Formats: sequence, structure tokens, C-alpha cells
Amino acid sequence: MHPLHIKTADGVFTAWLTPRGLARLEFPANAAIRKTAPPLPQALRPLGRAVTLALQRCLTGRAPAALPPMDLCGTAFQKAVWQALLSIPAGRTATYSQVAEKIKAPRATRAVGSACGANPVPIFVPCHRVLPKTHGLGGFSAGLEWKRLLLAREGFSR
DNA sequence: TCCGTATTGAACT
DNA sequence: AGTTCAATACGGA
Repeated sequence: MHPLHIKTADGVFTAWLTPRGLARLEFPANAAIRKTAPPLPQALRPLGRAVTLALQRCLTGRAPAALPPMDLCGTAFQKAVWQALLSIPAGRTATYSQVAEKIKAPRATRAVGSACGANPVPIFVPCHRVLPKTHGLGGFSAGLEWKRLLLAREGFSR
């Protein structure tokens, strides 16, 4: 996997690329002890460019025309959840139980939460658009502040 | 096996 | 209207 640092107004993200697509996206590190990334191999440069552009658009609340290819690895259940998340448009939200229904596992609402937490590519796979049915914001692997910020950028407020 | 979880809804104050 | 609590599917150890 090849790291790619992406500068944005919100900090430096790190994307991990494979020939199959974007495998992981990391939020800006707290202490930012960050090695300089080796140059990307030629073959991955178009992917790197696509990821960079899409990330910049997502961070300003505008859905990119197309998401870059992604190389998601996880269990069948997790992939089903992540797939379902991709169908939630920017500015809309779903509840954990709605996602569970969508993947035909209506009683797996808690498991959906776990799968969201295991999502390797936040933002593009929009786990921030999944909220508890009644109270609060649920959780977010990179911290609830990010979840709030992303939702706010998409024009959603609670 | 057993344990923890980014939930839920019903049954309680 | 707020709080407790058991049921629950899943993944990791």
C-alpha cells in the first residue's frame, strides 16, 4: 500500500492506495508526526489525483461527480453495510436501524454500528450520515467533532 | 466460548 | 420527559 498525504483546509489527510483503489483514509493526526511519503508509483498517480479532488469536494460539502475506486476489505456483512451507506446522498441521513433494514438484517442494528466503526474509508463511505434513531449523534471513529463538522458542511443540522 | 459494541424500544420512575 | 434494562447480531480473542 502506498501512502499519499493530502493537504486540505482541515489538515493533512493520509490516503493509502493499492492498484485496486483507495483502501484507507486517515484523518489528520493529532501530533502530526508524519514521515514524508515516498513518491507515488506512476501507475497510482491518476488514482491519487482522483482521491485528492474527491476529498476536497467532500470536505466542502459538495458531492464529487464520481467517487474514486475503492479497495475495501472486510467481512461480507461489513461490505454490505458500507455498500448501503454509499446510497445515502449528501445532506441526507439514515438511522442505524434503517441501514439494518436495507441490508435485510432488520435486527442487526447494533452490528451496523460496529461495521460503521470498522469503515476504513470514512467520508467517502459516509458513516457520518448514520445517526441513532432517537437520541444523540451516535459515534464516530475519528471523534464526534468530525461527524458534526461533516454533517454541517452538508447542510444538515440537528 | 465469551466479551464488548457508533442501538433499540418497552417498562419504568 | 428522563432513565434503566434486556435483547440482540456481529466480530475478535
